[in-house]
Amino acid sequence: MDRSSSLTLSTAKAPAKGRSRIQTIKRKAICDAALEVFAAEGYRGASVERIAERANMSKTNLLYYFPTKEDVYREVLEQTVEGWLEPFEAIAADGEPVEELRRYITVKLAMSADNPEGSRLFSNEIQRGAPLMLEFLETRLKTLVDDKCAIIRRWIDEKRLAPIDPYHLIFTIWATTQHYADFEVQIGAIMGAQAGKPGFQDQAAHAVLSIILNGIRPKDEPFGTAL
Amino acid sequence: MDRSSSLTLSTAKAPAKGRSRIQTIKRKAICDAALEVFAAEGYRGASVERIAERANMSKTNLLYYFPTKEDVYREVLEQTVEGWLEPFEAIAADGEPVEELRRYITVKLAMSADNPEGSRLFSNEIQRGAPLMLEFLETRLKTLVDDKCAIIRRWIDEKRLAPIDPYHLIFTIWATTQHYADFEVQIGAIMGAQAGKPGFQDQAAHAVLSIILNGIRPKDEPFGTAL
DNA sequence: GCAAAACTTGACTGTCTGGTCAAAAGCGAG
DNA sequence: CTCGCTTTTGACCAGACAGTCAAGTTTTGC
Repeated sequence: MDRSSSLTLSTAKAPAKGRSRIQTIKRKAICDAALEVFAAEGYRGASVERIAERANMSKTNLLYYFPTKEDVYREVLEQTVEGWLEPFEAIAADGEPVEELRRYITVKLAMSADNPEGSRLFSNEIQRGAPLMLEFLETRLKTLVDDKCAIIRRWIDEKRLAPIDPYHLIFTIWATTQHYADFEVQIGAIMGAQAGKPGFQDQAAHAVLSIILNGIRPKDEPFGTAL
Repeated sequence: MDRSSSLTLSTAKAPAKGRSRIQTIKRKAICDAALEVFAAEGYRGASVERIAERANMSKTNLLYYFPTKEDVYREVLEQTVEGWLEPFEAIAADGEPVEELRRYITVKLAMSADNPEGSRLFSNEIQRGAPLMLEFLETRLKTLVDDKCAIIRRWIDEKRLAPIDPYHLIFTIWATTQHYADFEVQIGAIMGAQAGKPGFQDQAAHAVLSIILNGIRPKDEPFGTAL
């Protein structure tokens, strides 16, 4: 297996240089279609033909805009991940700890609800072993997480948060927020029609916030662990 | 796409009837290999050839034991899910609420750590839209979850647990326990060598238990939500 | 020891799919 | 109108892959 070049995902925004009007429109259409198909079928399961079909063009035409299937995949994955970093970066050391985390969790849950396909796309990439994202995870994301963990640790030292390992706290947040997108089908099967109703998202957010925020609120009595 | 017959997964144990000694050995070898390959590559990405290779037999030979790729997949998926139900079923109404949930979370985390491939296999199936499992999810699993939620709700009414929607509590537990298996690569990339060390699993378990259990412990002061 | 049953194999088929190619169709500037 | 560029298309190719088949080999029951 060739170590195909990884995602760009540099901090600087690519200027989307020299695109004709039609290029912009078509590439957008392709990315929209590709997100749906990749999220639903996975990288291997998705065929260029199906993506082209959903974007209302011929396969050959699609391959005129993106030379290979992987190029389409990389583009849409990049766009998705880029959007997720902002709210995480926004966690501010000088804010009220619980409030900062509440905001982050809320935004992340909303993003999962608004764009479950993006969530599934990402999930799929990681589960395949992150062939295109490993470098990004190990460098830029790791640095970012390390920074935020330092902030959280400081909050803990100042007794403004219960003593929870910051890494695992972040993983717990990511786990729950992703779950509502990735396991939509399971949740739907179990909760029936209720899962589709408008209030459902708020209900989920309330429960998740309730559990996690109460779980990390500073306490006088320390948590008696069974370990 | 033909609505292929769904999983068996009835309550009664299949007796594994009339298998010759060699059948038993070979089928086991195939399932072991298939679990690895399906978990790593997904259903579509896995090829019968690769599974056969890893099971040290020819593709044709494998197809002698399981007529189709889907048959292998169904078998190994079934085995995996079956094992997960036990600890969930074991949540007992007459136990101490926090203790019951602590036990369930601990066991589930250990299962994710011991058999991450199974976790990824399941995850993959759900994300594909649960083509083989939807019926199971909507019937047997739904009933089981409804039962446990009734128990949890009773605990809440008795003030032995904070007022959290039981469904979302269960989803939160499932989310976190799965995450450590499904996103192993991401966790490894962020935490580096630390993620592989022996103590890591306990550390993760401690943090998750700490967050969730403190999050659901009964409180006098109600949780002030921002919603 | 031997016939029948169980098991194993390589050669093969039809289908799907990512990607190429060369030719055609639109289209904008002078 | 027309020349040169971008866009679009259908025909085609090579490789992968699930599954078949018929012919072999091994094991088992007697």
